[in-house]
Amino acid sequence: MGSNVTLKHIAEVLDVSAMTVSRALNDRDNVDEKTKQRIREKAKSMGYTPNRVAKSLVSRKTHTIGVVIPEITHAFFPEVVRGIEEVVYNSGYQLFLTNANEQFEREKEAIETLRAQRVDGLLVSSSLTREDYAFYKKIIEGGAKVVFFDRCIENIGASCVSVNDRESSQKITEHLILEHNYSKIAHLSGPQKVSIGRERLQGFLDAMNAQDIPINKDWIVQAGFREDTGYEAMWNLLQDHADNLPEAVVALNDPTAIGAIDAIQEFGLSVPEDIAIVGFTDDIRSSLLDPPLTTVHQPAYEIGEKAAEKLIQTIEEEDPEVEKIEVPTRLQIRSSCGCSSDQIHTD
Amino acid sequence: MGSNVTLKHIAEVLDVSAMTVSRALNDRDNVDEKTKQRIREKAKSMGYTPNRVAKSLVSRKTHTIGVVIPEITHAFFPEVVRGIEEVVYNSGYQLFLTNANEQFEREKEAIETLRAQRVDGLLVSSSLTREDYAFYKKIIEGGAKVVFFDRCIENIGASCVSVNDRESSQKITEHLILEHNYSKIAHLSGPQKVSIGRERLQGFLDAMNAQDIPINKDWIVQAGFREDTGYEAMWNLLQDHADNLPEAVVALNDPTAIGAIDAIQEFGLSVPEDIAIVGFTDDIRSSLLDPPLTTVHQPAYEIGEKAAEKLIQTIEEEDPEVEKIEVPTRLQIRSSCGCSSDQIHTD
DNA sequence: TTGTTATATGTTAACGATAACATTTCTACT
DNA sequence: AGTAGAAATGTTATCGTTAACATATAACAA
Repeated sequence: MGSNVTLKHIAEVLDVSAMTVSRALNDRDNVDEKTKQRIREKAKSMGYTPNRVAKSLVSRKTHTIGVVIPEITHAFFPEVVRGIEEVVYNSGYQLFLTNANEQFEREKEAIETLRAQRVDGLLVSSSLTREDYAFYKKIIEGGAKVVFFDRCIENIGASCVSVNDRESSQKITEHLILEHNYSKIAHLSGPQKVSIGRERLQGFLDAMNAQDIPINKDWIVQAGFREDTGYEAMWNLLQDHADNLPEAVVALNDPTAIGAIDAIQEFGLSVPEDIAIVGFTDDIRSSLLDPPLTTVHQPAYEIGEKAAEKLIQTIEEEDPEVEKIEVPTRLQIRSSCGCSSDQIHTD
Repeated sequence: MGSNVTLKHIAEVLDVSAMTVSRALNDRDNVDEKTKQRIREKAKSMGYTPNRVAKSLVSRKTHTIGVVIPEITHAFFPEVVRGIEEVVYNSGYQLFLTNANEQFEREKEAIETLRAQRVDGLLVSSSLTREDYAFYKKIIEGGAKVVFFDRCIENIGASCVSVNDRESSQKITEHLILEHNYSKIAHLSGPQKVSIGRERLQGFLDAMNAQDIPINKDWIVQAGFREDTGYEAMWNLLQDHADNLPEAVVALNDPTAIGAIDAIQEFGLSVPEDIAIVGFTDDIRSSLLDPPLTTVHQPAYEIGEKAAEKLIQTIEEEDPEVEKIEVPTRLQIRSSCGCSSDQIHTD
């Protein structure tokens, strides 16, 4: 792959030194204009493609960025990747994409490979589900340029781009409490070792506490990140507490909410009449559900852009600031929370 | 990025030659077991990561594959990428992902960069919309390993993985004709320079001809690939031919169909009562639409797997066969075609 | 003409790893 | 002890490009 023509070949044919060819093709000064012309033409006709591998070995830059995401099917991530792509492309970098499939082992391996590949920087949304920050700590201390997005690992010297999960989660919970007067509210939560799992649970609790609503621990259940795990968690909740069901459910993300809606309907109850439900993400499907899902709209594309910009800055600047960047969300009110379509508003 | 420890550093510390270190870390024979141990330990404690850039320069292999897709938001492609990822990961390769955004210029640039990067092979679904095969012809003749998927460019020496677009399109059109007795059928087609655009139109025509149904050229309109272009094309059709509307529409893919449904409903007509519609893809949203969309289910994940397998074979084998691989589709009957939910069956 | 700058080009070494060949150090056996 | 042969280690050159330094040619002034 790549052409097999090298500087040397061109040099031999034209009877000049490889260095002159290099200079000519990089349009440096100190090369006779006629020589340049000759070299450029010959390079083109011979189908020369510069070998970036060799160039990288010398320059110690690969103009390459590694992206690690935990899921590629959850529509949120492709949209983030689109944002990243756009920025990165315009800055002359290439993307290595790796999908860790929610497995931290795989994430670690991917990162090792990416580093061996000498990527200039890493954009990661971690699948980490236990408190094993040592891995990241080590590579960041070793000088790796890392920016986390969505699922952040904080206080280890890397910047992070995400939404304000805690506040957003509080807001949507308060919508349930203040607009609909629900007080029996459940939470389908994420793994507590993942930042969004923690933060969104905290936001839920903040809302409950702020409104002085007692918290029923039986109604706070671990539900993973996907449709199937959401379905299962909701189904168990319905089974185990059939005598005392919540009026509303706050799901940690839309796929989970989608699974939960299935479970509720299959259980013979209806949404939102028997149980209202809200999500978090604003998945591409959410407006199409029956009922349409009330959720927190997360600007995925923008998260990608911001993360990529921050990473490139981190790579290129002398002494980059470590930042926690928050991009604003908005409530996307639809009808799964109990709002009728004419009272729908956004906040 | 990457550690800055090299073989040489380790060698100096241990007072052996770099070669011995190389041999030890690659677990070659002819290195004393004790020395190996010493070297491995030191390498670990110094945080050594082999520099693949240097390795690649010597071996002329990067263990890297470039993927070029035309859209990343159309859910079909992330799913294909997941299939690719799985295969590629298990074979020890890494993925470079590039999104060409339906722009051929961008696709070309991406491929140039990827080749300069010396990827071992290329997986591409082309955004090509004019007859400019010269570009691919040249690089394939130059020895590049390329496998096309979904949107193929044929007869230029590269393998290709896709569904049987023509036959599938014919089948779903015949469903409209034979099961529902529609004869006034429109087609929202794709660019004719893209293989799927041509093939799916052909399949539509095959069905019409096979059933002896006259074709109304006004009802065959170019509709791009996306929701917005589908909406626009359908809207224009409705406006321009309000006096003589089709009873059914065959859209070249689901996003187009989704846009078209919006247009029809906004126009004040209902689906499928006034106009029935079918798509092609089986997008993640299609079962959630109102009405749920009848479509051709395309096994995206499998297409990805097959394409990746074929590429790796093409890279690694001596004298790889150029193949056209077709993966089977199935009709996914839902109700947008006029089937009532109890008569839904698959074929 | 001679010397002095520019300008154009060439040479060498380096990036980090490894293949190919060369050398040293063991082991084992007469 | 002496030596063949295996085992362990070292040296050199290479992959393709470029930085840093060196040299050759041209252009110009005195």
